[in-house]
Amino acid sequence: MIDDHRHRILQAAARVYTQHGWRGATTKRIAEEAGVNEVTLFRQFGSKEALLEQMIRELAAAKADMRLPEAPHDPEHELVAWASAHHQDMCGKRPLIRQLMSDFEERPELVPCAVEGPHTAMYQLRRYTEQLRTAGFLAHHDELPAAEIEAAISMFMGAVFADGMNRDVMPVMFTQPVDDTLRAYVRIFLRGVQALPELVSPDAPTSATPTLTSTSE
Amino acid sequence: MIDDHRHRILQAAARVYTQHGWRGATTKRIAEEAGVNEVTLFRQFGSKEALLEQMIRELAAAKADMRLPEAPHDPEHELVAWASAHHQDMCGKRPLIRQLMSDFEERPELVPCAVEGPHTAMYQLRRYTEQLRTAGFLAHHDELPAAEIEAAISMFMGAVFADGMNRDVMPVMFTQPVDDTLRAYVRIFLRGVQALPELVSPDAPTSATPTLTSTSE
DNA sequence: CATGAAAGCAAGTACCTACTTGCATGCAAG
DNA sequence: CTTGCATGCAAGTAGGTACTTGCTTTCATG
Repeated sequence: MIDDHRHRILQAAARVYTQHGWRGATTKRIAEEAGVNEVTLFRQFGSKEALLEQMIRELAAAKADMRLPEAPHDPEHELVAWASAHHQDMCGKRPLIRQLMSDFEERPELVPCAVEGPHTAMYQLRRYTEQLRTAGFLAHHDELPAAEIEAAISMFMGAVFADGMNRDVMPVMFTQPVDDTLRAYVRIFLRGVQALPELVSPDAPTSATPTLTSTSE
Repeated sequence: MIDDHRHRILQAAARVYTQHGWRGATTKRIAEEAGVNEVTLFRQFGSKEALLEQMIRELAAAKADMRLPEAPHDPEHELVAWASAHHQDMCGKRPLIRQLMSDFEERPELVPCAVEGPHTAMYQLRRYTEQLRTAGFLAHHDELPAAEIEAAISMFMGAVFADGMNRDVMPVMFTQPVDDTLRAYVRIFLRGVQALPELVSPDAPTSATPTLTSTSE
């Protein structure tokens, strides 16, 4: 019963914070949203600050498990699936992320929590790209410097981030459907890291991309 | 004198709003920051809401004049300069943008003001890219569909946006200096729109890119 | 010098905010 | 049954918030 209450309060806090921000998330509103007495909130968490901090920490810890395969087989397809999952996850958390980012100025201690998710995503993409290289999916006539690959990674992730964050408020900027756009991002990324041309379907939206099975040099 | 006061109040409001957000920007704080009496603020603007709205509207209207040339000559160089200017501008407004984005939920009427700048930037890049195509800077053996070009544009702008917004809180994501990163973004963008290979220096950070002068077909 | 607009100042209003206190209620374990 | 813990409820505290009012001061203009 007690854990049930704590859980309900934390969920309510997340909803209210998402909509009204830190200052707007008043203890009264959270208590109403949770359907408990305002005093219960203080008895359980001590203070508004402690409650909100725990709520944010828990949300950051509960990251979705979107993984890129250990060994690449169909890079375009795998990257599109991965990017779609991240994009969708981010759209769900969009208002929360916006509130969090605005709190960076006044509450820098929230930064580590907030960047945890993106960090692990980036490590995954780094690792996957490295696998692409070692498995011979990339052209090696004049090998790209690591910095170029880093830039391609941050460009790709930045584009997915920006799309997820701004698509709702900038319809004239994002005219194509999400899926097509992400596919294009992936193709540009693959060309950016000099993936073999046969891996990147030039403009076929739903074409069956030729799968490379064994190119290990 | 009166306009001077209004100006000082608006500037103070911008600073306080940037640091503390809408709810945190109290009339008392703004008045102190501006060095005027709190009552003056109400006599001049009527209400806190009116003051903050005008301040945001004026900030949105005062957009920097970063223009891409009408006729492209050295695309890589021109795009790097353009992206650098935008990136720098955005870094200066970073906390303000974060606050604005967090207010979208409660004050959707701010959205048009906020997206005005990015929109004009995008139109510029669209136009410039179209010029690239008509001036023969892009390969036309198998011409890219418009949607692909659109995606390249939003990917490039999204990457610059994400870099400017997140670089300060994610140092492990953005390991390379801004200039090098932007140059890489530009190169990947140019390859994404199938720019002629000789236009895109593959990995020379400060190389003298061969300038194309007359390729008008 | 006189007039009027704009500013400062002190005080007050009505409401919100986080948080506390004291007490009654329900409920599960000994 | 009773002990103890979690909760609800009503009230209160101390301070913040937007905004108003009445009055005085400043100061450029006629």
